Amino acid sequence: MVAVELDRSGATPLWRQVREHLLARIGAGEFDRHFPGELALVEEYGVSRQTVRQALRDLRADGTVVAERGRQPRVAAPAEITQPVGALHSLFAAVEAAGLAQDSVVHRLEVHADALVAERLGLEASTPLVHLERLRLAGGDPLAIDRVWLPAATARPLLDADFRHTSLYAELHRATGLRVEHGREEVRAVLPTAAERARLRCGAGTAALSITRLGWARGVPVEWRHTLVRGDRFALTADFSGRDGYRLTGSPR
Amino acid sequence: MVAVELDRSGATPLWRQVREHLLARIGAGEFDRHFPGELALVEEYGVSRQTVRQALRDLRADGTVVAERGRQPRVAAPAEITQPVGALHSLFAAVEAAGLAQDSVVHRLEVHADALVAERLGLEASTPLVHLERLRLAGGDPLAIDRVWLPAATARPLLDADFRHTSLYAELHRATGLRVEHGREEVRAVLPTAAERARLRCGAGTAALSITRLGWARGVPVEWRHTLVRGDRFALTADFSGRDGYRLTGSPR
DNA sequence: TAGCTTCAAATGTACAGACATTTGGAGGTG
DNA sequence: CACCTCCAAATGTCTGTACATTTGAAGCTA
Repeated sequence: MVAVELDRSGATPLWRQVREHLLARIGAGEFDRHFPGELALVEEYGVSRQTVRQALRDLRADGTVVAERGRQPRVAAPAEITQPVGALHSLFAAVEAAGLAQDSVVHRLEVHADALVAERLGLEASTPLVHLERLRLAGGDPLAIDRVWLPAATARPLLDADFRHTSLYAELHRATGLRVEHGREEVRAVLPTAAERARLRCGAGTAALSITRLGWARGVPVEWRHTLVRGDRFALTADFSGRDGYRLTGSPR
Repeated sequence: MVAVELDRSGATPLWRQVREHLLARIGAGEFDRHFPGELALVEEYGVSRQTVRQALRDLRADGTVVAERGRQPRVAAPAEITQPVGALHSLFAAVEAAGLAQDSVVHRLEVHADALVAERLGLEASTPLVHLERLRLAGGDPLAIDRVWLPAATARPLLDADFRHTSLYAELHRATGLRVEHGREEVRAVLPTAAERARLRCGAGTAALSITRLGWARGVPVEWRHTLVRGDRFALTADFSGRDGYRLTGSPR
């Protein structure tokens, strides 16, 4: 039980005060084991059930708390952070859905400076960067050449990671706590160089999708990525509609 | 006043019955001039105000009706139909934003049958189709080869349209009242054929984006479109984030 | 006519009470 | 132990009432 003081004369409605108070208590972890029912809250806050329900309405709607008839109410599992889905994720999900096993051959995993990439990341030209270069395979066949640069200041722990089977973003989060929250992608059609064709084992008549991506986390750029995907066997698909906008196939929800 | 019969013993709650009934009446245009207040609905339906408010909650949340303290309630302006933004729209918007004038050379505008396309549209192989083929120019330079097929049964009025400067979808809506509401796109990287290279006036070392699109309106496929965009000068860009998902640059909002 | 007051309409907020329905566990029974 | 019954807890639904606040228009006044 918590001593609660509601301002019954002020301008903010009671239900809003209750909601904010509950949010604070949820944030403090007070309800991790048990969330009180409506009637308990009625007693605790000294307001009517209607007021409590109004306070809970938003919390229930956005999934902060879960309430069902008969069941014990509970605080929702800490909102799963949905990884933003980009063109690459969509591609790899499609490969996965096709039942093809995916793995990678790590060609480079080192620290060096690259003035061009540093500039794109908004960093000094001499800033050390972690550079990861992989050949991605789908069902044993080359799918893409994947090059990523990240600021070494934060990404240095990645040097010890095994990137043959795990995703960059999983490793990044594990090793540094960072998650790419948003960013920008550019998709263009290019002709692979002879060297790239050789590594992708595709013929001269094959085009490729070039996907470049600048990813941000906590307000700063944290990755610059350039992926070259064979155009003869893989494509991007997307559904569009007025209601849902543009959704790459393989996106959740 | 409408004679309303609510089922007070059935399984569907009163507020849901009221909501559905109101939705139907809104759809019938009954409230175009005046939407009744909560108390009027209480009287009319013979339920409590709380029930009416619950019924109105969703309608207000999604903007179907607008209610503010003191003001007369009203049915919202018929939701502006937002044209779904696809890769092509995004591309052309980017060209526009770059200050380049856009126009087209119409290479074909005719009715014929095409078994392959008809199948993709879910039609009989012999179904007549309106076929429009344009070379799209940006600032006088070739940008894309744009081919569209639409069922002639609905799209025949388009044969009289001038497609040199106007968009397909504007003409489609003007001439037939149809709007593409949703659909699916596929983006892949290809190597243009020699003939296509000649028309796009690009060299042998140039790849292209192949964008195919199946568009639906009123529950049936209404367009199959195949656009080949020069890869050397144009790219797709998109912003992604956990909150907003994947949004092609040039998208509204 | 400009400005003010007054008032009806409409929604927002809040309380109290009642019954229905669903769930899960406690406790008894074979 | 398996199964059943019963019941407490929790939310869903519904009614009735009351007062506060905001808006816009009608009506009055200088």
